[in-house]
Amino acid sequence: MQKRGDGRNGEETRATLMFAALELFAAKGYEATSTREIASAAKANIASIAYHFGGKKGLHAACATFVAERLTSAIGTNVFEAELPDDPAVAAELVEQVATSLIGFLIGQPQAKAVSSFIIREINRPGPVFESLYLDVFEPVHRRICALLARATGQDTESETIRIGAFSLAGQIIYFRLGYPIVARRMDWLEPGSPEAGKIAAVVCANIRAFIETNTREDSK
Amino acid sequence: MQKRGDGRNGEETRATLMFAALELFAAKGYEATSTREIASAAKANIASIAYHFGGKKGLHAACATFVAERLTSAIGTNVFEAELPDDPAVAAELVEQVATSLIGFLIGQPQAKAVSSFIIREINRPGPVFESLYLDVFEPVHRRICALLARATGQDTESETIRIGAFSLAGQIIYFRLGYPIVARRMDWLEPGSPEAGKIAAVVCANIRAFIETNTREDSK
DNA sequence: GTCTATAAACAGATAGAC
DNA sequence: GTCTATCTGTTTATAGAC
Repeated sequence: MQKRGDGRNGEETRATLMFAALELFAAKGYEATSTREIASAAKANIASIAYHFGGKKGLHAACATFVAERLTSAIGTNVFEAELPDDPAVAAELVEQVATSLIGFLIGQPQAKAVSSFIIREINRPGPVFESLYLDVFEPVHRRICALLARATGQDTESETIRIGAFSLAGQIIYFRLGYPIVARRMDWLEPGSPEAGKIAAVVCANIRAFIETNTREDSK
Repeated sequence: MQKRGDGRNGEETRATLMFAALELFAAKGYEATSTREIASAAKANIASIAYHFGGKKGLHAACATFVAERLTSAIGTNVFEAELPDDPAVAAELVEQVATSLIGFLIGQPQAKAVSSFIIREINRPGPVFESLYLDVFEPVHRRICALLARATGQDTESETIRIGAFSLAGQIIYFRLGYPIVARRMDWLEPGSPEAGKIAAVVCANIRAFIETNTREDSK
């Protein structure tokens, strides 16, 4: 018989702790977040963290795994499983599709704020979490965007301009989430949602088309 | 007579504490950084923080003031004091100039990593530090970039496309600093320096020209 | 202006009852 | 699986010697 009044089982407590931890790690950072705070936010006992995750570190690792999965699904798994298209126009369209669905996630889903804050903190924290995020998410995604941009422009897949260009695309997208407190104030927006995501996607997609146009090799037309 | 062996005076201790704190606040976050750590890094006594800054909060505020000044000077004060140019080509050139000098600072100056990490943390921390950074730096800079982009394209200064476009420009620039651990690995770069800054600036400036070209009203030509 | 010593609060982890 | 109680170490701030 459980002591708590509601009918929550072990798996539910585990998930609640994980989401509470993700929010707090994202908002305050790993070291700055106390296990007492997490347990309190999840309405669970402090000792339950040790029971379900082995400790604070284990809870952190569980958050990282969740974030990697969430981000990969937001980008759209179909883009990665499909064959690389031969037609430059189709490749260009796919890049716009990835950008639009990523913006839709970042500026539409309530979880996105925590996911992106968590990630940006880990990028500046060398360690196993960054390592697996890089190998499982960042590098494969960047390589795929490079391949698509290369097809769209006729340039080499690994040319410096293409690789830097893919990062400049990633940068403008992630900024609208990380810098949303600034953007919202300057744009007179409130909470991020579909209308805001649409306006951002329109500008970003125009930038993608402009990048492809100015970087297309003339002799490949 | 001072107890410490070297000839450091009060002002020097104050500055050393401030730089040590900036590095640590940027790397680990405000709450996660202990005053012991700061004092140890600055080779000063723990009690000296209370003496020079009144406490941990005062030290944080001093870091914020320094960061705001450093960022403003990196963008180039001349751009803000000068008159808004009438010629679209001159306005476009000024935007490229701001982008290039900002990239030069972010991907060239050793302090830039700490400055930008400190700032991105404060953007997600509502409070007086964000408030003054927004009013003193972010908003004036964004307004100025909007005004220049508007001149360059012939659009209205406060049109949504211009405002969002200015943010997409800011985003791609700041990303190369915040995401440098990812960029460096994918580009086979080591520490950020002038050659890297030059390559990034070339792509970003091409993006600026492409943005202006695709967003120029035909009837203003 | 710098130092030591210490107070009072807080951290993560764990043992053991239920 | 959840809880209380507690151990051990660390935190910021401060009082007072020099």
